[in-house]
Order: sequence, then C-alpha cells, then structure tokens
Amino acid sequence: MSRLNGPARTNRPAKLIDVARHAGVSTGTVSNVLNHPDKVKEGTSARVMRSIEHLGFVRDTNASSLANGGSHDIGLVVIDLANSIFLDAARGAQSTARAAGLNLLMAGSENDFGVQSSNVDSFIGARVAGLLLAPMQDSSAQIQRLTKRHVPVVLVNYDPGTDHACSVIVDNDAAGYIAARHLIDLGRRRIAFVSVDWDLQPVEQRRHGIRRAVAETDGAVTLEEIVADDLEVGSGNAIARQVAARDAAERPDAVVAVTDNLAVGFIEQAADLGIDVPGDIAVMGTDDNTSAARCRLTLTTVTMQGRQLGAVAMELLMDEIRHGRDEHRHQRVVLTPQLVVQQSTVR
Amino acid sequence: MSRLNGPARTNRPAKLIDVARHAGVSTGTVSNVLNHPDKVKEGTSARVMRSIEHLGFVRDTNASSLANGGSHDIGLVVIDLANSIFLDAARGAQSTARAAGLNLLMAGSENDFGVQSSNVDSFIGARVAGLLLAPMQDSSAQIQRLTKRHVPVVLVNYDPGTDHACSVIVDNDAAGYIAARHLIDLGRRRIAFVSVDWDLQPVEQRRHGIRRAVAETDGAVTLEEIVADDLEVGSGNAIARQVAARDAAERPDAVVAVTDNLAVGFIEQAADLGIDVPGDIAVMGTDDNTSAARCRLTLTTVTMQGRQLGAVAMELLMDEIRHGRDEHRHQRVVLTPQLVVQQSTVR
DNA sequence: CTGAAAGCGCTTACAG
DNA sequence: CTGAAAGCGCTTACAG
Repeated sequence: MSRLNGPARTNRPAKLIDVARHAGVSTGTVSNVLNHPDKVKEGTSARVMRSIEHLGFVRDTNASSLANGGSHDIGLVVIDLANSIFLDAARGAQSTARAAGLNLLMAGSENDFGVQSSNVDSFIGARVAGLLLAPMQDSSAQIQRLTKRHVPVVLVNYDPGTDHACSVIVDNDAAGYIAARHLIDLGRRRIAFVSVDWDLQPVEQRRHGIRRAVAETDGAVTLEEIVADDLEVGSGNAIARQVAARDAAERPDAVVAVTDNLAVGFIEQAADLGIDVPGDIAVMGTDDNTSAARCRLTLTTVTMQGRQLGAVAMELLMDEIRHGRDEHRHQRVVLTPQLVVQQSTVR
Repeated sequence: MSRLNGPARTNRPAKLIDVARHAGVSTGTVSNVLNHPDKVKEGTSARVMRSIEHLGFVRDTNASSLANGGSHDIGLVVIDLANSIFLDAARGAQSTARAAGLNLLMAGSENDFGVQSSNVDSFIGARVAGLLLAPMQDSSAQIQRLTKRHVPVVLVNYDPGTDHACSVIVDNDAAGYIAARHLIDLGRRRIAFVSVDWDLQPVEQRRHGIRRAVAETDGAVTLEEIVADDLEVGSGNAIARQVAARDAAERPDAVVAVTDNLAVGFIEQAADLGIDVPGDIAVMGTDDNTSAARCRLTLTTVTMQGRQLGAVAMELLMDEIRHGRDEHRHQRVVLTPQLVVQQSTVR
C-alpha cells in the first residue's frame, strides 16, 4: 500500500489540518463543523466527523481559545473543600454547568488566602468565560482584577458588600436566629455561643442572629459568648473542659457552636466529664458540615443549602456571560437556612 | 501630559507586547524574564517586573501553552467528590502539587462514566502536563487515549491491572480482612457482608479479604452475603428491616457493610427496631467515608488513607513528567489501611 | 457551501 | 545580554 505524499504516520497527535487533509477539505471547513455545524453541508460534515473519529483528533483548546479570544471553561475557586458547604456548592455548580454544556474547572485553595489569589490569577491567565469564587474573607482586590478584565464573577457564600458582582449567600443571621430560637423554644434559658474572634463574615452574622433571638426574650434568656481558639474539634473539647470546671449552676443549659466540629468536640468531651447531652446541656452546630467529625449523637444543626448555593451561582454567572456586562444586572440572592433537629438537643 | 504615540490607554487587558513597550525592551526579553530569568540582566529584569506590575499584566496561558507545546497544569478527574476518599485524595494531590509549584485543576464526574470520559478529553484538549485519574471502573480506553498522546497518567484508588500506567491503591483485600478479623477477635461468629452485586473493584477485593479471614477460622465462623440495592443509607435501612424480620437465632451477630453509609443506615434502622448495636449485632463500615450520614453511634471502619493516596499519586506523576516516559518506570504503590475501632462494634 | 490567508498572544532558536 | 522573525494550532472574516 503506497503512501505517496501524506506525512508519515507518526505517533504525533492529529491536528486539525490532518483532519482536513484526511477528509479532503480545508481547515476552515473542519473548524466550521466543530463550531458552526449549520454552515456546513451534511455530507461534508459527516465525512469530517468520520475523519475526526478515525484520527482520534482532540482539538487543542489552547489554540482555540487564543484564536477566538477566550475559553468556554468556567473556573471555580474554593477556599477549602474540607467544609462540606463548599463541596456541596461545587457539586451543585458542576451539575448545573454540565447541564448547560459548560466545562467546570475547580481549584482548591487549602484555606490560604494567598493560594486563593493565585488560583484566581491562574484562571484569569486561562481566559475563562467566568469565575465562581467562594472565599472566607474580603476578596475585593481579586474581584476588581476580574472585573477590570471583564471576567464575570459570582461570589458564593460570601456577601461582597458591593454591587460590583452577583452573589449568592445563605442568610447567616437567620441561621443564628433559628438556632437560638430552637433552644429557647425547648425551654433553655442560659445559652452559650461558642465561636472565634476572627473577622469571619458568617461568624459575625450568626452571632447577630443569636443576639436578636435572645433579645426578643426581654431578659428571660441570657447569652454568654465563649471564644474558642479555632473552629475545630479540639477547641470544642477545650471549651467543654472549661465549662465542666464550673459549678453546675454556672453552666449554660444550651450551647450553640458556630461550627459542627466545635459542637462535636464539645459533646464528646462533655460526655466523658459526666455532663449529659442534651439533658444537662443541649448542643448544636450551625454549619451543617457533613464532613464534621464523628459524634456519639446525631447533631442538631442548620442546613446551609450547599448544592443550591452552587447551582444558583452558576445560573447567575451564565446569565452574565450570555448577556454581557451591560445588559446584566447584578443580583444578590439570599437562601434561607433550615433547622435540622437531632439527638443533641432533643432526646 | 502628552501621549504621543503610545496606544490610547483603553480598558483592554495588557499583553506581553504592551509590557515590552512600557519597559522599552523586546517581547523576547519579557518572555525570558518570565521563563528564563537567568538569561536576563538584573536591571532589565527589575524594570520589566515593574512594568508587569504597573500594567497588571497576566500572561495568556493559552498562547503560552500553544507556543511551547503544552501547559504546566495538571488535571485531576474524580468520579465523584461525595465520597470523602476522593475528596481527601484531591486535597493530598493539591497540596503536593502546589508545593512543587504546579497548578492542579480538578473536574468532578458526578458518578457518571461518560462525564468522566469527557473530563479526560477536555484535559487532553487543554494539553495538560499530566493527569490524575480516580475512577470506579475499568477505564483502559481513556488511559489508552492518554498514553497514545504521551500524557502521563496515574491511577488513584484503582488498580488498572496493566503496567501501562502508575497507580496508587489501598489494599482493599486487606481492608476486608482487617474488618472481619476485628469482628472475629471480638468473638462474633455469624458475620454478614452487606454489599452490592455491581462489578466494582473495591467491593470484590474487600469481599475476598473477608472470605479469607473467615476461611482461616476453619468453619468456626460463618459468612453470609447480603446484596443491597445500592451503597447508600436507604439500602442499609432496608437490610436492617430484612434482618430484623428473621428469628433472632437466624440473625448475624456482626455486619460488615462495604460502605459506611450502608452501615449507618443499618444501625439507625436496627435501633428503631429494637436491635442493640453493638450488643446484638456489631456493625462496621469499610470505607472511612467522613462524609457519611450522621449516626447515633461513632462508627467502626477502616481508614482509606485518602490524603496519602493523592499525595503519592502526584509524586509519581511528577516523576514521570520530569523524566519522560522512557526513563520512567511505572509503579504500583499499595497503601495499607488501618482499623479504627469505635462504638458500633465495641461498647 | 468552501478555501486561502491573516491573526490570536505567546516562545524560541537565531543573529547580533 | 538583547531584538527581529518564524511558528505554535486554531478561528474568522473575506472572496469565490
């Protein structure tokens, strides 16, 4: 079998021009069957597709993006995947994106603001069509870099406090309110709020909601604030030891921990020190972290609507991409959290 | 202030040539300070850096990858992020990659083999430097597509059964053995293995390990296999109802569920039906899924070394990328799982 | 409906 | 150490 003037069949991946030659058409036509199928006659199109298949051609998206000034990918930058709310949001965004035929690329930031920033830049470098950003702290510098470059961005689970970008958040104030209300309705009168004194938006807002619920009781219920070293199980243990060391009369009869992990830590240690949960102290978390540590009781908490968070954010982003920044109006969508009652507050 | 012949300062993102003009050098030099700093004199380099900073230049990685035939990114395709072993692996891979200065892009596959395949293709299209693939079933077609194109690939948590690629797996046979051994050591004599009859590698292997442990007892211990509809909590509930319906003497005194979610479902339902766990029946999972549903007891399980899985896989991949396919020898790394004893087997 | 040609923004030999 | 020029693999007007 002679191969007169075709290139020797090396192992080199097929390029678009190889497909064109194989199908006996020009590269423009191959590109058209890929990008504008309606511009190509059916027969030609079929022939080209067969060549693509035959040669195992996979288009170089770098060249493609370069040639038409931007990729069709969407980036998702998440501050940390360990917290299940972000993970759920990622999954919600993923399935919404795919349903719309978009490719979602995720980058985790290992809980490091600097890494987050570099992830944002790397997506800028890739000229993504849009970006979903799920931060834990003020990221306006990064948002500015994006908008300057006309990269649509939607904030996930963080209120940017400006109208320069869309955002989808859960009502953390309501989460706090719902939590405190639940304990008050159960007849608890001495609530302790366990959190940290870092400047984290969700913490501030949940605290505010809890205070609001307590204030409504006109002094019938007292609120104590306990500051933990961090948001993890170990700090929950420490707080439990601190509480157990007090006279029984000085102890709270309910604990709202700002994270489920803190709540779990409290419960495990309290049990070991002879405190009955929920008998002596009802305990709950407020972040519905399904990745939280294991616990001897199921934990009452407040759902954070993770999947919906991601799905709605992706929809807002797609709207902005489609309509362009001029016709698009930025929105701020607020989702309402829901109470989940479990064994740690109700026997 | 006159701007004689510079381009009007539009909102257009700065390109490399803008940086070059601003710094008064050629584009080649700018490229060199970015890619080969040693080739550029210190003063020039500093000047260029200042221009980059000043103009907010972010290099177009599409153009960059196109020009030098491949990106520096690494892709990670995970069949599903809901299972914490994959999530942990992703985090392990991420931090190892970053430590080495590599950018890791993740794509989730929503538990859909077709989506997985398209994720692999999209990373091929992006000309990534290498790929980490965490599948649940035979993916040799995808692996072949990758190796044909000289894209290094490392399998995560799946044994490809060939030596065409590196892989990192946990010893699932050992996981099964350890689980059964634990129950036998506790004095249990009638073990039930709850799993599915799908063709999933980890399931087969864990079953094999369990059988091995039981066989070693020379008939002192019996093994019953129970087939669930799927791997989730609801099926665990159903199995518990089925077991509870039997005469007490016909029930197993220990249950190994192939997933933690099945185990949790079993425990919750069994408790509601008056079966004491672990008194009447000791129950455990074997996949250390920290995202598993909440449970009234902490769950005995077998750790799957998720982070290490991802970290080791990334190291193998970097080795293959650095040394090229010729000097690189494919390896198969097997990690050993560990027993975690909790309340669901030991009171 | 199809083809030839210019151009996307970089990088890399190659000369100087 | 630096600059001018070719080329990476596509896409898109533009002519036919």
